[in-house]
Amino acid sequence: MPASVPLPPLAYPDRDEITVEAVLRALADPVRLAMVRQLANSETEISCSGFEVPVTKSTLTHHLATLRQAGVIVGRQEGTTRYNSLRRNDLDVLFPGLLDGVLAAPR
Amino acid sequence: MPASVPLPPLAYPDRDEITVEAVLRALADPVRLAMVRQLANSETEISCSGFEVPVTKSTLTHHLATLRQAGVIVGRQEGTTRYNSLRRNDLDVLFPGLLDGVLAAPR
DNA sequence: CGGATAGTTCGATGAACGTCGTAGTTCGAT
DNA sequence: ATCGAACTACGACGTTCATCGAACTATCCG
Repeated sequence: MPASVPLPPLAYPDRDEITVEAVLRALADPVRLAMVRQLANSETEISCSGFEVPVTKSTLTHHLATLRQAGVIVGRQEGTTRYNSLRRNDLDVLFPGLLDGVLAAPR
Repeated sequence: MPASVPLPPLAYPDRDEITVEAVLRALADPVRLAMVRQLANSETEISCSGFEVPVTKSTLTHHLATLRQAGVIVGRQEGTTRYNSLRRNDLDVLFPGLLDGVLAAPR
């Protein structure tokens, strides 16, 4: 039996691996867009169960993975909880104005 | 036989009907993103057959319809040709920075 | 240890999407 | 009136995607 790993490390793309297309795809879903908005409007990080979205836990995990792989969010592990936050700086450097433009959307 | 209409009027959303989600969905496709980039980098408008994308004509029409319905482009009819251009001003007003951020993307 | 909590993984399913070919329409030119 | 060019509309096909429930792992607390 292999030595158990303290939870899968969870790979994040480097800044220069982030593509605008993946980011756009990630943002182009109502649930994920709501999650990004909640992250942007929150003073603190948000845990998986802290998002207010009308989907089950497994679906939520899927959306988090999509955002993570696209380079939109990062997660900080703490015990069984993973605290998520926006990669604001990386996104602003790569696509200046994109995130702010999306968040400024009236609808 | 019904009186022939000078080509279907082709409905475009008003500015206040444009949603950020539809715009993001429209931009989140490699072919459509290439089309938007070509429009942004072109001095002139681009006709349907003027786009350099690796798809057939019918697929191209489909992508143009998607961009049109999302409010990303407008078309000016002239004879059998429709000249397309970006709705830069509308998008900038609604989502300031979004389009520029996308176009600034290194990849 | 046992139980509770936080997330993940694994099919399965149904909807949406990109793609194409063909056929059809409008318009300009011959 | 006929032809070709520019584009649209329709139907089909395969893929991707969002969603769920159930089973599983990891961590923390009595």
